[in-house]
This record gives sequence, structure tokens and C-alpha cells, in this order.
Amino acid sequence: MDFNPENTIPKSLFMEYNFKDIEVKWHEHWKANNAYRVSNVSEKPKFYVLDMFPYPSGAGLHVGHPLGYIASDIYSRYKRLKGFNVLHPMGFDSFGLPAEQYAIETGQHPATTTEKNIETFKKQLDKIGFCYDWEREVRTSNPDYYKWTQWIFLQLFKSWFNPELQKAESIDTLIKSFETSGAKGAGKHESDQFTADDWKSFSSAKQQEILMNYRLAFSAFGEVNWCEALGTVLANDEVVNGVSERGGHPVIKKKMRQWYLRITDYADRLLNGLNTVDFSDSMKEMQRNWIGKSEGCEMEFSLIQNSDLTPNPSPGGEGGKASILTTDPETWKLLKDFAIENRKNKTNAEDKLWQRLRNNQLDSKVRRQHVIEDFIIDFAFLNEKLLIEVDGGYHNDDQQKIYDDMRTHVMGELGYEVLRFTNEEVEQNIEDVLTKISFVLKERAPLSLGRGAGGEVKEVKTIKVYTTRPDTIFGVDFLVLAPEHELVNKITTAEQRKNIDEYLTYVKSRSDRERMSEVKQITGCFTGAYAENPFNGKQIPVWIAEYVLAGYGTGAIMAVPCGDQRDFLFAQHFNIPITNIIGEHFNGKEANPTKEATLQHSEFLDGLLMKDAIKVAIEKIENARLGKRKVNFKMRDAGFSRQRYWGEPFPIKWEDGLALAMNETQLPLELPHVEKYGPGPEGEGPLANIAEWKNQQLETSTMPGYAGSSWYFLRYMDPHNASTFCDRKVSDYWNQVDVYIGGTEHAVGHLLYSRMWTKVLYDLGLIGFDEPFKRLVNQGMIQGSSRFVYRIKGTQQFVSFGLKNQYEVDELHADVNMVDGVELDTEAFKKWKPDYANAEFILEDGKYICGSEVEKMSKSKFNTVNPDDLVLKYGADTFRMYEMFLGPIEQSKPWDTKGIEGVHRFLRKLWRLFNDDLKGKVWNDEKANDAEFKVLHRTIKKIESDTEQFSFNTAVSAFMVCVNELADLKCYKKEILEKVLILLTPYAPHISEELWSQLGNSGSILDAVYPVFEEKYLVETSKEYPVSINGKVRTNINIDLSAQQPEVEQIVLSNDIVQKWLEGKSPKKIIFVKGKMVNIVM
RNA sequence: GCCCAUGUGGCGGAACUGGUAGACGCAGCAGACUCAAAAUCUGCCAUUCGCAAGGGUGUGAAGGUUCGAUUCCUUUCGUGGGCACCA
Repeated sequence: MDFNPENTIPKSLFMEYNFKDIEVKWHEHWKANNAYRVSNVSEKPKFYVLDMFPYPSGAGLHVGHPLGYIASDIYSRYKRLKGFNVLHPMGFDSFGLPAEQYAIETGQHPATTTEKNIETFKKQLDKIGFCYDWEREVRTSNPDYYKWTQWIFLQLFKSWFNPELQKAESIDTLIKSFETSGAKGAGKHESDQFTADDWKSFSSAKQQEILMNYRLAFSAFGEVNWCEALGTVLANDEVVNGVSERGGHPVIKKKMRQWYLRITDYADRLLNGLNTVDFSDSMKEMQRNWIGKSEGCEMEFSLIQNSDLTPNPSPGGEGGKASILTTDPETWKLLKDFAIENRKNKTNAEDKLWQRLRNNQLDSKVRRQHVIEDFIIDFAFLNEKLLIEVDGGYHNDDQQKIYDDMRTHVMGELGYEVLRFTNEEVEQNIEDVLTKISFVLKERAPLSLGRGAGGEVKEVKTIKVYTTRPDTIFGVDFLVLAPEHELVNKITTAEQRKNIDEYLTYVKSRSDRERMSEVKQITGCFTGAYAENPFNGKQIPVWIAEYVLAGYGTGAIMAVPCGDQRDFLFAQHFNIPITNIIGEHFNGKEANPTKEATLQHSEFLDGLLMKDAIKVAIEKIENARLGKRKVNFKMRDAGFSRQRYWGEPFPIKWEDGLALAMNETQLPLELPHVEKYGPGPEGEGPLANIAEWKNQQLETSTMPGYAGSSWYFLRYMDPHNASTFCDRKVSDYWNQVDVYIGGTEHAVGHLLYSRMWTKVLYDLGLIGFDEPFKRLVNQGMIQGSSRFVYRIKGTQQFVSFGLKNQYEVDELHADVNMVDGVELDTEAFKKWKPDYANAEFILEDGKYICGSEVEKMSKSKFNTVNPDDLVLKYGADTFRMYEMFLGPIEQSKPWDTKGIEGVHRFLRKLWRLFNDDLKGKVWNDEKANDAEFKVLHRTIKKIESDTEQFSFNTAVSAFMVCVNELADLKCYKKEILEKVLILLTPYAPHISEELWSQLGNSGSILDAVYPVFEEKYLVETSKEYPVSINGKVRTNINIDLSAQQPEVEQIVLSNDIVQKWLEGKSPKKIIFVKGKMVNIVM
């Protein structure tokens, strides 16, 4: 073998692009020099770039996570080079369900696992080279942080929304107003009817109860989405098609005391604020949809009185009851005797409750020991059909339980609701009991049912509907009430009673899941009652149907079959005659919801265009005092309680059924240690299992995930402040988040809540801006590209994709990492799982071809790719640039590792402009020429505008073009190259810093001066004009740029190719766009 | 059903306010260097007719506006996302 000294020298150690050493070296250097520390004091203008902080899950990062982080990192570094003081922090949304689920399964404390996960995340993030100032890290589960979450909650609790000023203010202003003018005046609820003197005479409890109806954070009994399997209450957006988003468990409605945020008060401002921020159209649209503003009017229809209408029917009869007897007659007798025995011995609790209920104390007449059917009821509110039962804690007694259930069932059949309390509840917590009773009473009180001094029943006279189309008033063919509507029982005629009861039973039997997932089915029932069209006296039948929702508008609609498809189908199904008020616009086969038709058969609206008639109709309705203009929102107040452990405790104590705010100096109220993470009694959270907590009467639910994330962007500004959540001076400096980057999945949750919190804090004068995020950039999701193999049922034979239809097969996921394109590595597959060791393959063309599908990236689908592996193999700079090169940032796309080589090659090519593998240093100090300057400045221009617009994929390609051109020009000149490095720093910081220092620069490239684009280097004197004939390009002709039309015409027409195409004819017209093109029209 | 996106080579994608469609990269093909491989470099690469020169066709489909349309308008189909009986 020849001795060749060059072969024996390990050149690569110092000549080749050795990304591993370079990246480690500069990480350490930047860390040691605190290169990413950000100060709140600076001469420079500020810029705030924010990522949606991650929930630190146990699975670690996959290639999808860093996409947004890389984009924001590039933008931050770019802004820093442009001379801004850039805040670009990172933290962790570390409270949440998964950690708690994991704790239930393994017994490990969520704090421990969360801490561990965060360390993993940080390690992974640091490898990619992000410029976070870790000294500003926030963790929502840290007491120093959630102290202020609790504090802000107290501000919400202590505030109300003054609709006159459209802003939040201290609840004290409301109290003052009650003291001086009672319930009269702007912003007071209609239901509150009292004078200033009344107010002063109210007990403190009653006052607090009223105030609770105004607080921005308030407590109420409400129907919540209860998930038995998870043992918790879920937000609407955590429920998908009637099952939980996590785990897909069934979700039912349940009444519980809950905390809420009165976000509906902010509906209008949340809507209008969208016009002042730079979010994508689709994002704004999603929020608008969620808020769901609709303008229309409420109006009343009088009921036609006739002898059939029995306001308070009592159907009775044995028939209904027998069917639900679940025990045999013998047991039934025993139970009954046993129960009656018990009832005879009146308890203290019953007496205590009686003292608080009697004499209309809850504004409603109550009877005690009332007999209904075969039962003796402790307390009965007959008007509201609400029954109260008090018993000694027999809940665990099986027999008693069966008996109770049966009673509830029977009473339910008769239209009664039964509330049950234990003796202990009544004796120890009577206020809570009363609150609950009065809540349900209010809910069950008939709307138009006057309650006189003696509690006498007045007859039901009207039904109030909500409509956005009052112009169609003469097309109303029937009214529909929601089945839950309180008037249903009052207006149903004796004749229809049986049918209605059957229908109500049917509705109750259907779970939410059925109601939501089922294909549209037309169901309903006639009540027997008729209403009257106030304008023409027409008799209108009143129906009930599932398709009308109790929770929206008034829970009743006027149905116009010719204009609304649901009404149309309903009318068709039940053979209700349809009135046509739009002539030929209605074809009798489907409804036409147009607003453009001219009205007919509509008396005072005849001849008007529908869209114009809306205003006219509303005016008429208002003048006739039949109703009024009304705006409705789909959005509901946000449920703010979770029956969970791993969240912020509420700084609230319950005393005699009243919620009391803890003193702010006592914050944080720290999460206590628990032994078990399972739910507490009665669906309460795990905190209810702790005696010490319970004894202090502390709230046992915790705050939801979005509590901490609703204000974290403020804490980053002033993360260590112990005396306030964020100093006003500091928040005035950093102000709004200039660019916020994250996924669309938070469009309606997190983004609405944080916008609301910001508005409240602004109203209270705690910060100086009322929209948190000036500009929002949505990164698309990186999807996984899954691969499938097809196993013939019951065998170990796997058939290739193209042949699978010939067999009966199971589709199984195969790990994407052992498939090349779609060709399976069969040997790797056999080794993958023991089950597959004996796999046989049926090939096509000698290959096993996999099926493929784009799905969410997830471990269970074997389609994840770990960024760590790619950083190890290609380096962080390559990884960063490749993720950006994949395509537009906001577009979703499946991950494909294949192209990463190309980006890596580009960086090596860049490296070779500075260093040759063999010769070492090749860069020089020579002066650059025009061609080189032209390349440089074209690149500056392109990179600058692409970076500003978050068009990072085209920026990466511009870098490639630049390096290709410089290599072609053999340009190794420092004068050019160092400018290119500065442009590249945001994208590939490590290699840029290394080469920057090799060029002999002192100081970090992080603070270099961004090159300034100069037009003069790009100025051209002539251009290759494309010349087309009749729009088709036939040739290119080089023409001086200063040339004017006549001159150009002459040059073009004298061209041989043009002459050939003209075929001797003379052109009709010659179009010349200076600097663009020439088109000859023949 | 309604709303919002989106549709361009074998693949990811580019194309400024309408002005040379396919930049850049991947994959592929051919060649150089090498004993060989890797690395690197050079060329080709929408489709079709043609030896070539050159021509036809092409941005989901069909129309329209225009001297000129991937870009604007109308209709329609496919894909992705959101809302989902909201009166």
C-alpha cells in the first residue's frame, strides 16, 4: 500500500462541517454568557413573541411540537438583529388531567411526574437551540404562580359587569346602587324587584345571594357535563358528540354547585375586539360562531282559552305506576309499611326546614306531609311541582334506596321533581339546602305565572317566542315548545295529556349522545292548546318537539314551514297545513329561507321585500307591546369548576351556604397533600376526602386547565414579582403580545378566555390594553403518515396492499420507521414484535407494499418521529431549517423525513464556501464585484420580506439559491459571506456563530447589525422581455429598460421569430408593460 | 346541513398588486472522480408529437371577464378543519 500522508490525517476534525462539536460548543458559550437574558429596561423598542406553552406530557416531544417554536424562535432572533428588545419566553401549562390520571393509575404524585416531564421537555427543547430566557420560565402548577391565578379569580369574584358602561367594576358600586336606588336602574336584572329600603332590610345572606347573580366569577347550581368514568365535570369543548374528548366515555347532564365565569357579559366586546386584531379569517370566524350573536325579537302569542284547557291537570290512575314497579308486590308492601313508619316520627331536621319554608319565605306556597297518590310527601310546592324529602342518612340502605328511587320515578311520571336531603344536611347546612331549593323553584316557576300574595294560580295567557325573522309572522302555522319548557304541563289539554306524557317519557329516555349523534329524526307531540296570531287572529296549534332547545332564546319558537327547513319537515311529517307567504319562491317541496322574496298574504307587510319587512315588523310588534327587539348569544357562561385534584384550589370558604372570599394576604392557598386521587363523595373532587380541608369549609373543586393559561403571558413580563401579578409599569412596557404562535385547537377555548381575562384586568385598571394578542399565527399540524399491513384473518400471512381485496384481512399498523416509502422491510417487521416472528408474506412484484394513511401523530399509531434522533443525526440547524422547508407554516402536512438530506447538503455547501475539506480555510478578504453584490442584496431583500411574512419555506429556498450562486461564482469573500451569515443566524444559529467567529469577528453574531438592502445593486439596464403573440410566448428579446412603446414596437416587429409568426399580417395592437412583457395581438 | 380553508409534476412545494407556470428540495435517470463505496461535481427530469429544429396540451372540472387567468367572477366536484337542530 502506498504511503499517502494526506490519507492518514483525520482532516475532518477541523475541516469538515462537524455540527455535533459546533452545536455543543455554542450552547455552552451562550449559556455561560447569558446570551438570551432579557431585561425590562432598555433603550430599544420592545417586541414580544409568544408561543402557546405546552402541557408537559409524559410522551415527550415529537416532530410536530417544535414547528411553531422554531418559527417563533426565528422571528425573535430576526427581531433582535433588527434592533428590538425581544421577549421570547417559554413555560409550562403544568396543571391538568393526564398527570392526575397517571397518579390514579400509579400512585405517583402529579407534582413529581410533572417535574420529570418538564425536565425532559426542556432538555429536548434546548437541543434544538431555542433562545428562551429560562430565568423567566413559568409553571402554572407552581404556588408562586397560582397564587396570582387565585388572586385574579378573587378580582373576578369581587367585580360585576356594568352594562351601561360596558365594563367591569368593583361589586361595591353595585352595592351602593342597591343602597340608593334598589333594583331600579341600568344593569339590574328584571327578576330583581326591590327598593333601597328592601335591600337594607334583607338579611346579609339574601344580599349575598342577589350579588352572586352579578359577580363575574359566580357560583350556581347548573347542569354540567358529568363524566362518570373520569369522575369529573367537563367543559363543552371537552365533550365531543356526547362523549368525553379524552377516553370517549359517556357524558350525562347533572345538577351540581359550580363556579362560572360570566363571559357572556363580554360577548359583544369579544366580538368587536376581533376587528382590532390580526388573526386569520378562519380563526375569527370560529370565535364569531362560538359567540353566536343573533339579532331578532321576542314576542308573545296569546293562548286561546277554551274549556279543554285545564291549567293544573292531575291525571292520576293506576296505569302509569304499575309499569315501573320493579319489585314484586310482597316486597312492595313491606317497603311501604316500613317507610310509612319512618315518616311518622318527625325529625328535628324536618321541623327546622319547615320553619324556613313556611309562609312563602321562598316566594312560593308549600305544604307539608302532603299526600300524592299513595305517598306522603314531606314538603310539596304544588305550583312548581317540586317535592322535598328529608330523611335520616339511609342512603346506603339498599331497601330504602330502592324505595326512594321508586318514589322519585313515580313522581317523575306525574311531572314532579323530587329533591332529597339528609337530616345532617338540613341541620348543619340549611342555607345550602335553601339555596338549592330556591334555585330549583325558580327554574320550575311558570314564566308568565303571576305569583300573588296568596300564591294563587293565575291562568297561563301567553307564550313568548324568539325569532330572527319577524317578517314571516303571517307564515306562522304552529308554535313549538321545547319538551323541557315550563308551560308544557300547564297548557296540555286533558285529551292530549296521555300523548304528551308518553312523549316526555320518550324524550327523557334519550341520552344526550343519542340526541346528538342520531340522524335527524322528526318527533313531536301536539299539546291540544291553540295560540292566536296577534295580527290576524289565526288559530295556531301549539306543539312540543325535541328540535327546539330549552336553553336558547325563550325555549319556544314560531314555526314558519315555508321559510325554515326544520319547520317544513315537521309540518310535512305531522300534516300541518302550510301557509305560503312568498309566492313562487316556495315550491312546496322544501323551505326557502330567502330574505329577498316579496311578501304576500301578509297584510301590512304585503309587497315588501322580506329583508326590509324585518324592521317594519319589529316596530309594529314593539308599538303593539307584543314584544321587543332582542339579541341572543349561543355562548354560555364558562364552567369554572373541576372535581379534580391537580388544579388551582379556589380561595373560597363556605359558611352557611355563602361563598366568602379568602383574604388576599393568605394566598396562595396551597394544594394539600392527598393519599388518594379518586373522587370524593357525591362527585366532589379528591379534596373532599381531606378532613382538614373539609373542616375549614374550603371549596373542594379546583380550577380548570384554562385558568392558569388565561394570563401567563403577563407573568412572563415580571415572573419573580412577589407583590403583584405583574407590575403595571412592566406591563405598560411590554404591552400586547406582538406575535402569538400556536395551533388552531385553542381557537374557542383558551383564546376566548384569555381575551376575557385581559378585558377584565383592563377594566379594573390593572393593565393598559384590552386585547392580549395583536397578531396570531397558526401553525398547521404535522400529521403522522401511518403504514398498514394486511393480515389474512386467522393466519400469520400478510398480503401486500394491491392484493388485499382478494382476501378477508385485518388492517394493522406497522411502524413507519421500518418502511421505505411504502415498501416494507419484512425482516425488520418479523423482529418488531414476537407475534410477527413467523410472519409470511404474499408479495406483489417481489415487494411487500404497505397501505398508507395520514393520521394524527401518535405513539399508538406507530407513526411518530422523535426530533432527538434527527438532531443527533443531522444537527439542530439542519433540523430547524428542514421543518421550515416542509411548506407554509400554517398548513397541515404529513411528516416525511426523506427530504432532510437536501437541507443538510445545503449547510455543508455553505460550509465549503469558508473551508475546504483538504485545504482548510478558503475564505478571503478580497473586494466583492457587482455580480456578487447583486446576489447578496437580492438575498437580503428576499429573506427580510419572507421572514416578516412568516414565509419560512421560501426563505430557506432563497438561502439555497444564494449559496448555489455564490458557489458558481466561486465567491469566498468575507465581505459577502459575513452578511449572509447574519441573514442566516435566525434560521441556523449554531453554524452561523461558528463561521462568524472563524471570520475573526469578536462578539456574538446574535447582536450583529442586520444588513441593509440597497436597491442600487439590483438596478438593471436591460431586460429579456418575453414576447408573446396572442398571449403565447414565442421568444425573448433583450431590450433596454428605458425604452418606450414606439421604440419597443420597432424592435419587436423587426425580430425574425416575430415576423415568422406574423405571417406577413400586421398586428392589431401591441401591448407593452414596462419591465414585464410584450404581447402582440393579431 | 351551515361556515372557513384548500386543490399545481412521481413527492413536499414556488409564482410580487393578473404578465415567461413548475423556483428550491426530495426521488429518479445518465455521466465525471474512485480499485470500489461514501462524499462531491456535471447534465436530464409536466405531458405528448418529432431524429432535431420546433409544435400541441396542461394549475380538480365546466363556463365567463381580459390583449393575457394558477391568480378575478359564476357553477360544480374532491379534500381538510370548525359548528352542528341556535329559530
